[in-house]
Amino acid sequence: MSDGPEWSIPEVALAVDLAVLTVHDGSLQIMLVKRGIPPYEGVLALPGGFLASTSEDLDHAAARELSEETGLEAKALHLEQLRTYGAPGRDPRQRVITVCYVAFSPRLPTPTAGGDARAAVLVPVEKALRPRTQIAFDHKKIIADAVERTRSKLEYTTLAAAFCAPEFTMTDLRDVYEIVWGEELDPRNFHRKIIGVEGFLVPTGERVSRQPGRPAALYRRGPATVLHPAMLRSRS
Amino acid sequence: MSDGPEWSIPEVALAVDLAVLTVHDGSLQIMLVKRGIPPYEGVLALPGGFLASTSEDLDHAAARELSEETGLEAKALHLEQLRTYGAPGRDPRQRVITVCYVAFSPRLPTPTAGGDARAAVLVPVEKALRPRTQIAFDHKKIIADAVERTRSKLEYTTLAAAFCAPEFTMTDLRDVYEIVWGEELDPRNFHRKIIGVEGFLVPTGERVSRQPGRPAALYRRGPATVLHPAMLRSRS
DNA sequence: CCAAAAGTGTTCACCGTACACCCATGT
DNA sequence: ACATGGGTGTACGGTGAACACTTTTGG
Repeated sequence: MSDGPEWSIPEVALAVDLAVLTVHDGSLQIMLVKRGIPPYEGVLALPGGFLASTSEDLDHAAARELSEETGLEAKALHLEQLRTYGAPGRDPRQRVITVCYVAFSPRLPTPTAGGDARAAVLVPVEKALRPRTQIAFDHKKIIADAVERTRSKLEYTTLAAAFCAPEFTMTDLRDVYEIVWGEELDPRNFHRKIIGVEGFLVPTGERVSRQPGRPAALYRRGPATVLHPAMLRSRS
Repeated sequence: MSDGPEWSIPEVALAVDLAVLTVHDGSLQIMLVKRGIPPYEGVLALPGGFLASTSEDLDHAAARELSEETGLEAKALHLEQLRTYGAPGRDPRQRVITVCYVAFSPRLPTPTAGGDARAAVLVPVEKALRPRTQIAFDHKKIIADAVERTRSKLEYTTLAAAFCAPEFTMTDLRDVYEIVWGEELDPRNFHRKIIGVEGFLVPTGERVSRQPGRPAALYRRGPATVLHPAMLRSRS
């Protein structure tokens, strides 16, 4: 930390952006808002905003923006820092440094327009990342980073359960893996592997029949956060 | 990104701090500087400093501080973003947000005091992290994060070679693993495993005799950056 | 009865571990 | 000669992949 004289320290605007991900309709989706003012008016962007005051904590700012712009409660979600983006010129108005967070959510309730009345929409990440899709600022790169972080965390943590409702079946959980990874998994080996991870799942003792076929057992999230051994994607 | 009126945006001071790690004298060491002015005058802290201007890129600021405070050339080193620390009150003078970077270096040349004449020293991380050791600001937490990142990256990347001289033996490389992980590895299985990772090592064809015993082959870093399959620490 | 999904058992190939053993040097 | 570290061969146990097979429902 520098000891330079304080009068020479340039001050910059600090923002917090959110990549809120959910699994919905067979695809990994991200919550975006349509910008109401220039620059990038009418273009999709990550929800986020500037620090509310000089004394607001970063994590608190992220939780506040999450609740303001999506109506979701931060304490119910995983919310973790992703990375900080600060290339000069990434915001045409002024120098803006953005600390980005990722959040993982089960069924997002139909997003309500936030306090500033902008529309929040869910967009499949595959669509958001297409070259033809226009995304404001450098947010497409941020989305790509968030998606890669998510794919990677499925391998060695119990994150997948965060995408499921409070009670879920083994197939619900497998669907999360298959959708996020875009890869099919053997249901039988998957079952055995997950059951073998102590503390990942807690059986409720109940069963559900949602299709023809034998009813599936219901589980709740267990206390485990890491996967031992890891659940690896196929090398491709 | 918020569309709030710009006159309401609080500005904060933005700093860049560096966790420069190296393996030396049988331990993982970190470069620290003794602060010359309050707060924490005379206390060890991470090298770093404020953004030089409102238009300076974050990565550039990190590279500049690295060269200014340690004399190391950034282009020769891995330099990657670790995390951003922004708790209010972490700097008693004013609100400071710090974007932290980690760098990995082979033999650090005896660190020369930087432009502002503060002394740079190498400290074993084990010593820096001891409860009794005083470290400025929240830098002890940052050091702990940097060390954990390093330990973890050894598992699935070829990072270990970054701690070695341009030409090194298999034992040099194994020493890095053993020192960073604090764990003994079987030399024979280690050898086979590393050799099996395509692109990790390039044999120079030369041999060195540094102790009694059969001379060891010399290698250079290869183009590979990821380890397939991973080199896992023993579960403990 | 049949299709379909849940879940179990079994086989096989591969990989990490442990370790016996040989190689090549300094002293 | 002998200690020491470099490097190869090999046997064993565990884990993942593939898949046959049983169980239990809806239609």
